[in-house]
Amino acid sequence: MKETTSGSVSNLAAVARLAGVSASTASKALNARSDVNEATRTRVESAARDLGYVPNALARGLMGGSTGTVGVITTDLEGRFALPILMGVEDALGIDRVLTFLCDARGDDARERRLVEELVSRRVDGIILVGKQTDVRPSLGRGLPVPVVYAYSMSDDPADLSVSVDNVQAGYMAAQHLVDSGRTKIAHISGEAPHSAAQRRSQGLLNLLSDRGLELTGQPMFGDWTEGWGRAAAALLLDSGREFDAILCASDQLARGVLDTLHERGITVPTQVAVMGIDNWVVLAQNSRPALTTVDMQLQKLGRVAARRLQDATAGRSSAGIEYLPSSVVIRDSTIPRL
Amino acid sequence: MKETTSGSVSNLAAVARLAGVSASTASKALNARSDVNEATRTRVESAARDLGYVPNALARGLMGGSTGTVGVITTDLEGRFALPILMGVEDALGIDRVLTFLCDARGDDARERRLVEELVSRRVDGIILVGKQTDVRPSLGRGLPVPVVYAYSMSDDPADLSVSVDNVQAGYMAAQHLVDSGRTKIAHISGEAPHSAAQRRSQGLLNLLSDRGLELTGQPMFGDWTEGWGRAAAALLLDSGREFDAILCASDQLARGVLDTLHERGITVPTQVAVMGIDNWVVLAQNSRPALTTVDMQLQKLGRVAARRLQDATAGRSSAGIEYLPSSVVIRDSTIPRL
DNA sequence: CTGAAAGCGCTTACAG
DNA sequence: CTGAAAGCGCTTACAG
Repeated sequence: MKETTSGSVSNLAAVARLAGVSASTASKALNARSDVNEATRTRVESAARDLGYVPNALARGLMGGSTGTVGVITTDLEGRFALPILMGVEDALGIDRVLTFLCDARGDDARERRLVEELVSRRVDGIILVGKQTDVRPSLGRGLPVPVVYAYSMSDDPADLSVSVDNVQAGYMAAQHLVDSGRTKIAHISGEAPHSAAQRRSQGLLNLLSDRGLELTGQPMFGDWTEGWGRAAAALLLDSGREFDAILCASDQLARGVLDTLHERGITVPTQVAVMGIDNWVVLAQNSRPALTTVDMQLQKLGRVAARRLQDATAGRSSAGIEYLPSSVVIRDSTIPRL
Repeated sequence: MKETTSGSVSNLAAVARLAGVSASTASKALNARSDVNEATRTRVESAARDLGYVPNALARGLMGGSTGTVGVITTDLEGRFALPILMGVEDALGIDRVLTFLCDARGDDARERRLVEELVSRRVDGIILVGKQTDVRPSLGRGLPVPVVYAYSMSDDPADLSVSVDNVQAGYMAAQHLVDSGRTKIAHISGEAPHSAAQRRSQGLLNLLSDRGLELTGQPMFGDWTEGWGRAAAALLLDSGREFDAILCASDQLARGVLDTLHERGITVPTQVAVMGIDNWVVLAQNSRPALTTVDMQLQKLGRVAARRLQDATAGRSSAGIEYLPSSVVIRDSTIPRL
């Protein structure tokens, strides 16, 4: 009896009829609003149950107020950044109250604009824009009828609110871990130089070294974000004859490649050389040999914070500017010898 | 002038007023319905533009008919299966007409039920349930007021429609590729034995071998779905002293581990031993040394088909049972020597 | 070709 | 404590 028999769902009027009350009373009873006789409430509730009544959220949303939906637009569903962020968003919103429209703009600006319009037409309570890189992106503009929060990528309009990760701090903390565990001759292999993630992670490393009165071994080696470049760069580094006792890689993929080359050349990690990544891409970091010490960028937390900022904005407490979230070091076996 | 000045969005009434027509006429003009004077239409359209009018999809949805939304419930956002499927769904639905609610049940049945109810309350046109394994799962039941399609996992109720991948065929085709390229002594390393993916992929391999009058080298080696087991299993295999000229791995992760061990033992791939994976997890398969030949499970296509079946059901052309999609071999360098 | 009216399913003052 | 009425923003017969 708890299930609708078939194709369609009953409405409040039917519930009210079965309970022998008016629609208004049924509504109040079901929503625990104002004073309703206890017996009446019970009668309405059981009528609702018997009919398998599920309130129509469209009608509710039409009245104004919240619709209990938010839109997440991503440029990069394929990438591995969007997903943890999305999970964080769901965490914060509480899945049983707010549902998330996930839309992939696929890097197409026109499509992005259409998606925004589609979301507005469905009267979402807000939009979270998840970029694929930690770079600045064009603002969606100020005229939008719903609050927008930029996550990962940052808006170029300081009047917008962006939440992103702190790549400088990530590089800094990584280097700190290496230096604190006794390394002094650190080499650095990175990804594509134009990416702000590459630049800022390097910057963090250099900052720490300078704070400790140390110097980078050689120059930062920029290439692309692949295992292949990690392998090649490590080989170049070894062939340069420079001495080093640690390599900080700007990503876990790079670190995997580096580990391969070191292994092949018979260099022991971490005893002879410590290797560290950034990203904490678990499937890569955990399964490498040795398991990779890395920096977790806290993307799920980023998603949670972005969602909370959206709720703040909806509640009228809106802020602006860029909020950077701290990352944290995850120590595995590639930097510190096991006892 | 094209943007709303601020917080809210104007409605049809405002557009009609500005254009000097009635709401009904404005509606018809905007929706290209029935006969509307060309001049009137133009006037309404430009009024809409000037006001930054975006139709309220909630009001539209209230009228009955489609709401232009579907729900995708996944058990496994973290895993790498849900994402390509989701992209396929978006492909098929055409993002500018239909928006997708993405919900992660996080493996919790109660949460899944609540999500279904939330989706029904928003009057989605249909629900796609994406499981995390290619195993049978409990049906959501028959009483639902919207069509449901099961993707990847299959419903235990034959009255439901499920779309999944053909693991037997995947194993068969993988083995076929190996045998056709001259291998005759094939060993097999797999994941968790209870998973139907492990069982069925093995079955496909055995079917092909039997068709060709060949026998498996040793027994299938089941373990877990990790690089670590791939490395260990390869070592066990080598230490067994059995002769083999190919290893079919039931996943790309396993294959990565196998490649590591072979490399370490100085065995050349593919010259001495061919290694093949299944999944075509590109970031792993493409960056291994040598690049990994594997089987693409066509998950994005699976998403497209699931979405189309949902549309069929909405249109009254519903089907039932399990539909298996074929996979296809992706040849890279780990099975065939480069010229 | 255009518009007044009714209605989709709900909620919210407002009377009683 | 309960109900009749109005209204959210649209669309769709139905008159004109």
